Amino acid sequence: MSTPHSKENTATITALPKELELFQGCSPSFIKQLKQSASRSHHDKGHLIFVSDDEAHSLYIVISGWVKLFRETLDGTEAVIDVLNDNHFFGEHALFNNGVHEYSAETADKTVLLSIPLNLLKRELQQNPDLSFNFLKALAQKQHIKEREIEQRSIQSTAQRIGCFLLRLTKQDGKKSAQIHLPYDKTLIAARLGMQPETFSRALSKLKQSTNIEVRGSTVKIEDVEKLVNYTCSMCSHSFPCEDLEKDKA
Amino acid sequence: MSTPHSKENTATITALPKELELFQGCSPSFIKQLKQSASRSHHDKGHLIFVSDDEAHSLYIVISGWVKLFRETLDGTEAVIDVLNDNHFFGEHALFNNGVHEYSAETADKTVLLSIPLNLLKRELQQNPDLSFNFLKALAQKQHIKEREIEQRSIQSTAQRIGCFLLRLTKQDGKKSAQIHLPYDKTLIAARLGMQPETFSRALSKLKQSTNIEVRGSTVKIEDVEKLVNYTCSMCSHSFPCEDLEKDKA
DNA sequence: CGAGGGTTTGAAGTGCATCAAATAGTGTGG
DNA sequence: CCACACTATTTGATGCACTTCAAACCCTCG
Repeated sequence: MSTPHSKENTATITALPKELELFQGCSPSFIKQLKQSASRSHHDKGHLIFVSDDEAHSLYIVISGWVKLFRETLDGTEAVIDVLNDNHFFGEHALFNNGVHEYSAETADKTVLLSIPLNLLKRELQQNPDLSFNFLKALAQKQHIKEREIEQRSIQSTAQRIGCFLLRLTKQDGKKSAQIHLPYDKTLIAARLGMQPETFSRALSKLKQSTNIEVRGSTVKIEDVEKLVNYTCSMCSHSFPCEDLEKDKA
Repeated sequence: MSTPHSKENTATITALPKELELFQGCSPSFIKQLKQSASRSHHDKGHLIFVSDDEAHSLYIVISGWVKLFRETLDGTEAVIDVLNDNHFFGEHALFNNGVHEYSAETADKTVLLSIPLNLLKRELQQNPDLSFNFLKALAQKQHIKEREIEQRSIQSTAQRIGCFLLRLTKQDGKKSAQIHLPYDKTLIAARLGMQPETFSRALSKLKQSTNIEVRGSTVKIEDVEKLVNYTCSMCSHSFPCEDLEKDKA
């Protein structure tokens, strides 16, 4: 699992990505501490970051790449909880329970991570209402997304779930057609959407027939976005575009 | 939907339930404010508390009874997000988005609610790290539960999901057998577990055959808890008993 | 060029949903 | 306290969606 140049830590980092809403409004002194104690690491695809029940020391922020969060049963069946990219964080559960991870995490592509020591973060959270509020907001948002995920898996068909996934990757520029690039391999997308790779393949074909999309490898051309919306969103409680969700993803 | 004596508000309440971890560590002055501005209301079964996209004014805490949280699609299909009882809160999303509810809420039984004004809460959250931390903890826990829910719905059979539901209602007293009472009607349990009532009924029969349980109305006698655990938890990534989950539920 | 993983396709099976109808259970007014 | 009305629950029959197992294909990368 471990890859050649994993954990190429640089003890200090020069800058936090400025887009990190999570730390907006934090004091300069805390930011300085962060920069001193956070570390960056580079990983190839397939690197196991931690496994469920591991003792947790850091919260991780994805700087670039993709990270798969998952749980697995005794018999090896795997359930993908989420797949994260830039500016998303994970491992935060350990702040509030007894300090162990609740799921496993693995890179799904070449990935750069920022590790932030939990003890530093916890201390600051207990003192700094701004940071806490940022976190609260992020957690509430995550929770909402999970709730929608549950909803989707129970009332949408596999083809509709794929349609929804595609639409969330689509820029909202008012154009009739759009072209997108699947962010990671189809097997992982399938797992992320709670279906088998075979089912994914077949459901995508069905979607092609029904909604005028073209698929070539990992490139998807949506001829008529509205047609896809009609097909996809009829079984969804939200109306398209799904305003608030994953606005910063992909 | 509205029932006779809904909204029997008493402008002030005499005491917050002392079990409310959420407000542990808050200043006496804030608690006093809370008592002045929070209100209690009594509702019969079937009272619609708010609907998705309603403007939100309060966070609600269940004092007694049961509340169903759900979303529905255009065609009327309903997805149950959660069913809450004592000491659980809902409506908190509105603190962090533009102040509208993300789901609908309805009482599933005779229920007493405590309503806490969002603006008061938000102000305090932005000043009081202790309160924020309590909330963070609660949200992280909720998120974890949602993640497990997603896992369960994708890899457990209907009978196993029911078994899991039963086990979570079971007191962990080391006895071989146990007797429990279903907290709300089977149709709602089915919806809560993401299946049809017919499927619930059949899956429960299957469970009876496989694990020596007896069902009479809403009373369930589990002859051999371990047998049920074996049947149920084999497809779960957690080992029984599911330590941290819903420890205070039902 | 060949190896290996990702992806597609085929055939068959299974679990759950759906529709329909019977039965049990609960609260109501008489 | 009983009969009725209405809802909750069960049961049966059938269909469809997704899974599973197997095999072929494709594509990338050494």
